[in-house]
Amino acid sequence: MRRDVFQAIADPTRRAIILLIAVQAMTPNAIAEHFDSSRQAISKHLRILSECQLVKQEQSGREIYYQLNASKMKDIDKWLEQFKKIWESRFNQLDKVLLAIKNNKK
Amino acid sequence: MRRDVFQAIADPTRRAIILLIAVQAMTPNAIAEHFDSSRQAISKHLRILSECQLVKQEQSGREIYYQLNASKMKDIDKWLEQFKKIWESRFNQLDKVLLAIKNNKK
DNA sequence: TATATTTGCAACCGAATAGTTTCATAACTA
DNA sequence: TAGTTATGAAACTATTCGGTTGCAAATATA
Repeated sequence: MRRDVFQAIADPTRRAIILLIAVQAMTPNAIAEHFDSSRQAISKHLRILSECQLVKQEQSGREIYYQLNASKMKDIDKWLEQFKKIWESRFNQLDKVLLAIKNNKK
Repeated sequence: MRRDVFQAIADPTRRAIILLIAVQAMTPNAIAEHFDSSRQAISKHLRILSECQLVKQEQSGREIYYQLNASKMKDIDKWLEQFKKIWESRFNQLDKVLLAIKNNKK
C-alpha cells in the first residue's frame, strides 16, 4: 500500500478536499456536501489524507473536524526545491559560458 | 484516462526519472540502466510523462533524448501557491486580532 | 429510554495502473 | 547486405484505486 503525499494529491477529489479544508476545518459530512460522491467515499479520501499526515483531526463530541496539516504540504515544496537548485546551477553555468564568450570578444 | 501532472508524479519511479533527466537529457536505455524494471516499463513511464508535457523529446538518429520540461513543473508550484496565499491571509487575520487585543489593553 | 445523527469500516465491483513478454520498425555497423 | 541496436506498441496479468452498499459504534436529542 503506497501512501505518500504525492500519491495522495494525485486524485482530483482529494486535491479539492485539501483546498476546502485549507480555508476552514470541516467535518466529513460538511465536506461531502460539496461533492457528488457519497459520504463514505469522502471518508475514504480523508483516511488516505490522514495516513500520509496531510490532514489533522480534532474530535468534538461525535463530530470530527478535519484540517490541513500545512507542514506536510511543505514536503511537496521541498521536492520542487531540488529542481529549482538544479536549474539555478544550470543557469549559473550558462552565465559562465556567456561571460567567457564576452571576455573572448574583448 | 486521467493524465495530469499530479497523477504523473504520483509514481516513485517516475519521480526518480524526472530527477535523473532534470540534470541531463538521457535516452530511454540509459535511463532504464538506473532501475530494476525493464526498458519497456521505463518507456511506458516516459510516455505518461510525455503525455502531460512533463518531458520533451529530441531525436538524434535512432536515439531519443528525453529532458525535463521545467515550465510544466511550475504547474505544481502554482498549485502550492494557492495555499501559501491562504496561510498568509490567515496570518494577516491573526495579526489583526493581535492588534485589536493590543489596542484594547491601551 | 428510544430514536436520530455522525462517523468509520468491511465487502464487493469495475476501471485503471504498473509491470511483464513479445513483436515491429527504423537506424546504425561490420 | 546481414546482423545488431534503439525504440515504441500491443497483449496479457496481478494489483491497486475509487466508488458503492450495508453495518456497527458512539454521541446527541426527543
